[in-house]
Amino acid sequence: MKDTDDKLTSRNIKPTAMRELVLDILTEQTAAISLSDLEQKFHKSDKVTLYRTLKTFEENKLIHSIDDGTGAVKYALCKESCQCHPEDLHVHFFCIKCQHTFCLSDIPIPSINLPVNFSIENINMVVKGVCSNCNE
Amino acid sequence: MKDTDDKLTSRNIKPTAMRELVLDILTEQTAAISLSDLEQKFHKSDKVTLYRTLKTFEENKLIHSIDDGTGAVKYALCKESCQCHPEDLHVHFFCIKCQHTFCLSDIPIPSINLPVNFSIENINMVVKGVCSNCNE
DNA sequence: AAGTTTATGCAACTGAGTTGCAAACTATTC
DNA sequence: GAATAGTTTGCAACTCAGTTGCATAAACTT
Ligand SMILES: [Mn+2]
Ligand SMILES: [Mn+2]
Ligand SMILES: [Zn+2]
Ligand SMILES: [Zn+2]
Repeated sequence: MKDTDDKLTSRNIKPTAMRELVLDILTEQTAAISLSDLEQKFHKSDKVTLYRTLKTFEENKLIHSIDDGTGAVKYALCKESCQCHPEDLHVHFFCIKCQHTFCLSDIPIPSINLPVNFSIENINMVVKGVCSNCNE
Repeated sequence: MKDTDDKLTSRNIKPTAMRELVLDILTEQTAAISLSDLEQKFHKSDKVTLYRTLKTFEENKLIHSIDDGTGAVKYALCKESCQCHPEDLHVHFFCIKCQHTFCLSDIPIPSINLPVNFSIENINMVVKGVCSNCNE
């Protein structure tokens, strides 16, 4: 668990057994997962502990949260270099067939021209459609 | 209430007293409103009736819903010409100061190049920041 | 080891959204 | 215009994601 521990400590998160487990699960995922998805990966687990673990991870920018419009917030690992700044923002994709939510980490959110006197802090962009796996 | 009635009937919604009231309230708004916002505009009201009224309006494309990430879906009137097709989609703006959600009806959602074999059905784009009213 | 801080587990709650069902209302048929 | 059928409304009760309070357990500090 040395690598997992390093990832945690490098984000100033104390490496507990629980947190190692959660980070390992998050690392395995190819799609973003919700709190209840995560809960079901454990045989016995406490939702609140997982909830607070995700909160801690997010506050320390180990993961970012995605509101994909399904009603449950999804979480995915940040890249090593990510500081969750505007320049780290990317488009997310929700597949209406497999119901999976993906980070399109290579697709930055296009800039838009707001009306005068509007200032930007953050942008959420979620594309809904069918993913490459589900397109035949 | 002739004008209100016409708007309802032109979208194939039977004009009841309740629906006229709700449409009038929606018409007055400069920002999108949530179900509970709407509920509070009545002295005595039933949340479920308002809920179903909004559902009916949305199904018939009189209004569209906006998931602005605040946890409560907002609703705003569609333009007369709107058919809620991809070409009618526009950017939405959430002001972190006044907490209001606005339709930027004139700003279409920029197109993006998805990875191969991904197909688009729909896009949700919400910009968070400070609106012109709140920027002094 | 004793004391302090931090993490975990359980219970209980909030708030948005939703369903079932009966009463009220509206439209249609005779 | 009354009888009937279909639609809308109001109330109660529920689901589900997220959240808080508090007591116990574990981890650091001296
Ligand atoms: Mn992402
Ligand atoms: Mn809009
Ligand atoms: Zn898919
Ligand atoms: Zn504002």
